[in-house]
Amino acid sequence: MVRRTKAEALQTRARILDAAEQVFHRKGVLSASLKDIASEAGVTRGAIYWHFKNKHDVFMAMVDRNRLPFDSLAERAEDASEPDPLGRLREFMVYLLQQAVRDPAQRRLFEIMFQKCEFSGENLALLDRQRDACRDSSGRLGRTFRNAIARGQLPENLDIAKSVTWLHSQLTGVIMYWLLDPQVLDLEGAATDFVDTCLFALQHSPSLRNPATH
Amino acid sequence: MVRRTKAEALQTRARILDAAEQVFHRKGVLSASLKDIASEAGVTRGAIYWHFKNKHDVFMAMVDRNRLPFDSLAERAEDASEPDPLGRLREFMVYLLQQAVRDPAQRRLFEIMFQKCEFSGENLALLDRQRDACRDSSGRLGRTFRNAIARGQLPENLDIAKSVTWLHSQLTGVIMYWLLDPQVLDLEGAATDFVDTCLFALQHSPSLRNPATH
DNA sequence: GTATATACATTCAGCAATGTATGTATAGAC
DNA sequence: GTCTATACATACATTGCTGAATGTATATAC
Repeated sequence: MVRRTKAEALQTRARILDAAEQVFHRKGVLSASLKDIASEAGVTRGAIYWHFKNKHDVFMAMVDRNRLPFDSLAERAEDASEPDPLGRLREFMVYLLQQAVRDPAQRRLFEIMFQKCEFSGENLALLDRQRDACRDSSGRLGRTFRNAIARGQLPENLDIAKSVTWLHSQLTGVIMYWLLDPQVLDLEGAATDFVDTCLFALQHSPSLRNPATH
Repeated sequence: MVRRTKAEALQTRARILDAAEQVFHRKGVLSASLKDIASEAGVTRGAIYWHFKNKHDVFMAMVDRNRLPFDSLAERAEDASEPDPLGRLREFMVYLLQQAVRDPAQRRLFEIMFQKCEFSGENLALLDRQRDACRDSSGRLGRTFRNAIARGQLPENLDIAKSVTWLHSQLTGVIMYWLLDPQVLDLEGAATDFVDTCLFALQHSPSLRNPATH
């Protein structure tokens, strides 16, 4: 048809990514065809091939676009000068859980990654990236714990590595469980109680402490 | 070739399912072709189409075959005459986690369901079944909790529904986290500590209690 | 004002997988 | 001992998708 201006082209690109999000969510990443995405976006496959290399490229771009905006909150928690690191961590976790419920796009993203995506072939690289992201946030969690210990909010002999994995797996587990059966769990309402239970365990569970050393 | 005896035919069917498990795990359920499965099993696609309707049918049969043998342990925990329901629950959870590490077939199954499977199209039925299974085991967990309360092992005013979802999501979360990054978590070693931390939280966390009623 | 790169749409060749149809040799029923 | 259903293998037609090639009109650089 008509050649678009640069700004319009960027809009087209965004529309393609929007459409991809919808179609991936509806049909699954592998089952979705570029034709599906194109018609959902109101363009032809030609437009997609202009902006992206192939479907995997579209998928990656879609994932990158929705980089979680949670970093700011998480970073405040690991700031050594923060007087209440555990409070910031609590805020962050509650926010993460409630965001999964309130923001449909966020929920769609979670559902795509957890339920509508095969990590095989080219997508194996995505698993690696998830693993890296997971290790990053585990590192942040560890630093936050250290700050909390320094502030007396967590016990001195907390086994940090163990606690980090425990808490982290709890978070992903809750989201996944809720995605599987949203009816049965009012996540938005239960978020604070769940988070507080986790923090309580961190503070008081003997099984997360280091064995006595001397 | 030669027509096989009934017993041999059953063996062929089993070999196909074994092969499917391997190929699904390696390439993903949707990316795997019947040709892949056939050559892995040492048969032709004809044999698969004889025993199964299509790939989805193969997948379902594979899932059904590996119905978890965890029920016996779990059932003992919800038996009202069991004097130590929390102990049985602990045994069960530790066993589940360690089995994921020790039994390669079990781990493969988990990886297929969590990472190598798109729940879309025909597979949506599988999601429903998972949800049902999840509710079943949640029911069992709830009964176990009630027994534990009756035995004085858990507090009277425990919010059972909340506790069930919390514990359940913790379990799936740990497995999923470990599957994503097995290097970083010695699940076999940490299993008891993780489970004990969960049980500790159930016993002592105020956030899992019912609000005061009067 | 012209040239060229841009932003797509359209067309086409090719493949890979699917499902079915057919072939075939034997196990088991009688 | 014959017959038929069984347990596959082989061959074939169809389909849907991909990627590239080509077409085309217009922004934009100059």
